[in-house]
Amino acid sequence: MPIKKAPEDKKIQILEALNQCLQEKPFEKTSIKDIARAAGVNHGLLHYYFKNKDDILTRYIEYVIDHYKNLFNDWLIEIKTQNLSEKELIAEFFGFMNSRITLNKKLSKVFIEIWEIAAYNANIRSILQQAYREWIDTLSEMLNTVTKDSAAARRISAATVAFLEGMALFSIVLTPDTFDFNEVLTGFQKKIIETL
Amino acid sequence: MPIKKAPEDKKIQILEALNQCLQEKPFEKTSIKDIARAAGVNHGLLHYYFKNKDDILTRYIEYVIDHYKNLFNDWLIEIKTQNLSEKELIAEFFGFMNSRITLNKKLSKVFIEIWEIAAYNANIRSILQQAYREWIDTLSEMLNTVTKDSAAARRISAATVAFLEGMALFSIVLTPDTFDFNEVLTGFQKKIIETL
Amino acid sequence: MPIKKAPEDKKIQILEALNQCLQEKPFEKTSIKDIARAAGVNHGLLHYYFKNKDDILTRYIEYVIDHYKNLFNDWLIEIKTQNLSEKELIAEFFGFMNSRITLNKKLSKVFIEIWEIAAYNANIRSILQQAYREWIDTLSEMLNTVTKDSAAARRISAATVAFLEGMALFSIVLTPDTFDFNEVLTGFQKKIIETL
Amino acid sequence: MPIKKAPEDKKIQILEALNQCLQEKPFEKTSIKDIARAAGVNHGLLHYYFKNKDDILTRYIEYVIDHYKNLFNDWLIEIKTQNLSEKELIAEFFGFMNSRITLNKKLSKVFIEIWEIAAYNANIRSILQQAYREWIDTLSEMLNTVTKDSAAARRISAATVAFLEGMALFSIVLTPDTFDFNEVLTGFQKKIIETL
DNA sequence: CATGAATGAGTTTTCATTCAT
DNA sequence: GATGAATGAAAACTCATTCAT
Repeated sequence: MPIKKAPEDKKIQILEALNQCLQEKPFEKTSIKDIARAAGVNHGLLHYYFKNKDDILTRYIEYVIDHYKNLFNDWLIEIKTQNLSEKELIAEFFGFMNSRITLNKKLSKVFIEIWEIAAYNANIRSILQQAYREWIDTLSEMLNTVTKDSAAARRISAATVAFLEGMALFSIVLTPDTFDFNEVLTGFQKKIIETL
Repeated sequence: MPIKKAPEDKKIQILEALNQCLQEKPFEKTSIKDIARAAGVNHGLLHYYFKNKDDILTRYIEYVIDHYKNLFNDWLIEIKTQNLSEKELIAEFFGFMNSRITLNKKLSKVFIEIWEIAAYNANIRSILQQAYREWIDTLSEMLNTVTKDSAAARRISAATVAFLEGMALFSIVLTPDTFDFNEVLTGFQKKIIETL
Repeated sequence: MPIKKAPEDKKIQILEALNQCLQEKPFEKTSIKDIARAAGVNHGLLHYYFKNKDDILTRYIEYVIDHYKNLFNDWLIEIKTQNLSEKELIAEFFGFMNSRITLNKKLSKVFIEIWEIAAYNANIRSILQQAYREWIDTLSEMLNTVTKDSAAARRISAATVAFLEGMALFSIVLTPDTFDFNEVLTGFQKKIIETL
Repeated sequence: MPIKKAPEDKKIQILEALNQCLQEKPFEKTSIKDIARAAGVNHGLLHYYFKNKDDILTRYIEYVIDHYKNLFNDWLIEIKTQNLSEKELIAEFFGFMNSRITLNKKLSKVFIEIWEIAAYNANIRSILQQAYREWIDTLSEMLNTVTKDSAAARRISAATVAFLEGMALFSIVLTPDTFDFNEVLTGFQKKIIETL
């Protein structure tokens, strides 16, 4: 009995293949055939499952952002069972961000690519905007649990996310000898927590 | 009917044309003919002045980085005539960075493009690395004039530059209503100066 | 509106188109589009079936040499059914060579082209070397059936093949009024047979 | 006092540069700038001295053929002072041909190139025809001094020249281990002399 | 004579996309 | 749903040629 994959699975298989390809080449230099090869499917199929190459890109970016949103939510559910203080929760949040997001080099590489695409493509940009807004909002809410100045909380959140994205960039673009990524990350975050 | 022009100027004219093009399209989607059109020269000429498309890119990135390095040096000479205190100098430095670099949207757009290219191209990456090292070093030296902890100074410098790059990214990718870029920038920087 | 055709035939169709083109222009002046036009196919298809222009050339030369090797082998099988004496066989061989190879003007023209390419291209040269070695060996074996001096047989074979190639050249480069190609060919070959 | 070269010298300098280039690349792949570089002159000058690239080629072929005709004539004047018998003269002639023409690899390479060009270019072909006719005629006259059958002499001459050209081809296209070029040449020529 | 910037035609190659099978 | 042949647009690059200086 040949097992027929659900069409959704095939799509994900293709998006994962693109994810893999993006470690090697930018999207623009990645051909449909490259993706098909990485996915182990015929290139013609990509046009069956997706409208065109740009559609693959859009679905991919949605998929990546969704994936990490889920990752975060799963972590959040888990962490909330631990009955931590607000400050401890924030510290844990930073730890999660550092290890799973900011210093996840494969992810950071992909995000640099997404930034660039967003810079020139309003459609992609609005997807990315939404993700950043949510991220900043989430952090903002956390900080609001330990400070009364909600405007400051929002400012600090925005700054923190900007800082993390800058560090993600540096983890790809700079060599590790330039400075110690971990120290800079934790140093910054300790300061934030102290400030509150 | 060829018309002769100054020789070295032409190269800059072409690099400026690329700069202009990069406001519209990523480098990969910008054709040699696009650049030639923007420069008002024949496309064949680009191959006369540059080895190939990649050579144009490399020269362009060197040119951009050099340009802003000079801008900074000119500013530094100017500011030093004003006999400011060390802390005032640092504050002025932040002000310069904010207005001329981080919130210079044309520049930030170009830099997002350069990041992406650097992520996949070791040659470009090493050029960019050198620029970031110098930038972090410069800031480090400034901070060292007001603190004894040079390791902390270096960490803060790295964090600050990462933060600024993150803010540059946000200035392009986010809409102004997300948060007030200026407030976040100055809030962060005020904190740094207080900390010292 | 693509129309499917048999797959391996297409390659031969393209190689035959090149063969046709080489009657008009040297390979270097023959464009991919020229070949495609002669083959009645889209030019993009040539890059589907062949790696690049040079690959077409290599496959073509292999194809031509193979084609004439088969032609010879078919003739050899046929002639062996006729129970000729050794000397008669050699005479028949010369006759075959003259009419089917040396004085085959389309073939000679192509071979002058192949010589030139081989002179500058080691890869093609080694293909051609192999063919000449086989040709000289074949003739050598034939002569060995009627003489004991195998070194002499080999020398005569080499000289004969050189002579035939020189005559092929002349059949293209000289006008028929310069001398009678057939007379010179048969005069030379009669002498060879007498000598044995 | 800067010494001005006669324009004829400059032309020869350029033709010699082409000669040099043809050891590396076929004419079609040799650019005007390649030739200019080899000649140590500005590429624009080549258009001053020659109508166009094809004109350079024509002049070059005339120049090469002329050069070797002169070489032969000089040798002939020299050899005639030695009061040799007719057969000795023919033997000396073969010796001269072998060492100076047929086994002159640089020359042979150039001639393979000229053959190819001639195969597709009627203008070049007629120059080459003329040279071959003269060569065959010269040899014919020599053979006529030792035989009465002038038709046979002409046939043998044509065959000999064809053979020599075939050997020139082999000296470039085959590796020396295929057979001993010198032995095959002298073996063939001894036979000719015996036959007479 | 000499230089080298400028032009534009032409070439190979890549690749998203389509569609008959 | 798959497959892979076929199409055609667009890209980078080369280069003979021209000509102002």
